[in-house]
Amino acid sequence: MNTANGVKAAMDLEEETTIKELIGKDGDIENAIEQAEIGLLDGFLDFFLQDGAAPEDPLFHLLDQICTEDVVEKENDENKDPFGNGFYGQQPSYAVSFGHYPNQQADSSFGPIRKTEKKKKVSKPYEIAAPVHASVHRDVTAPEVRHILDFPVADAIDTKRTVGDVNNWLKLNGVNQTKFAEKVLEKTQGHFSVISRNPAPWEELLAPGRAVFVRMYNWMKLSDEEKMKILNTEKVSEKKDLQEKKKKTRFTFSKEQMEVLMGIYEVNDRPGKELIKELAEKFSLSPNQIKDFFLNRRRRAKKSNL
DNA sequence: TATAAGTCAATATC
DNA sequence: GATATTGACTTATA
Repeated sequence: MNTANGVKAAMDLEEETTIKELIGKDGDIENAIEQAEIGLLDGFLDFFLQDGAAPEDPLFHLLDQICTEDVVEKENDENKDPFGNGFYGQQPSYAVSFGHYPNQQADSSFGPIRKTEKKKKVSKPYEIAAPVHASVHRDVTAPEVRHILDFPVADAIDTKRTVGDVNNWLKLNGVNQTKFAEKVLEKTQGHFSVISRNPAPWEELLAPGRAVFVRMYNWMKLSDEEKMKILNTEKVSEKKDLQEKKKKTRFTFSKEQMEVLMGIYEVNDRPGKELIKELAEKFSLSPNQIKDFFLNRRRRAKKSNL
């Protein structure tokens, strides 16, 4: 035996030993290999789902083939290229998992909107029936849900329309704000109520504000079955520290205080330090309380005038 | 550092 | 019971 063969034999022996260790003495080698292949495929899919692949990439076509085997192809006139991206009625291959859609492809949804970028005209974005994929047949984990709902969008979202669509869906399906806010947005009912009544335009929102609308937008892209699945997902963590939290009472300005503050606000919505201090002393409150009153007033007045 | 925006969560209102 | 309002806190921005 020459050196090269010797090395190979040693490597083979080591590999065999490792496999045996992995599957045990009476283990099923074929099954182990199959599991390993599944693992590899998962990694393969992750590459496309998370990092993306260019259509000219040869692997793209390979993945396309693999994925389309599971897709029921249904083409009719209404369904021809609904995304306007050349996929003609079916999702691109990187959209195999529970709701990734082509017009959501972007580096980030939170970066500035490029001025040179031509806005795509997205008509009837939610009327396209979202295919139900394999993952809907099993339990969806919280990280998977986040991955789906936080998937970046390529274009500016029409916040008013998105919120309107969400509200219609909730009404139609008898789902209340609390459930939707907590399960889908991971926000409070009150917060959802505020933003859904008066959604700020996309351009005015900062990253965290946009993230909420990205979730709503992605949510609307899912099939009803997928939506219900997420809504009915049990939340495992949290809650217990909520019970430990001391309940604090919320201060409310008295009628008299409110009259004075509103009177000032009408003529000057930005009182200076001195006036704030004076008001705080008059009402035996902290300057921050007065400052917050004017801050909240200004912000909410601005919103309701939109 | 001041202000704006995002948010929570108590509680008022429907 | 569900939704709307709002005081106060946190984080981002100018």
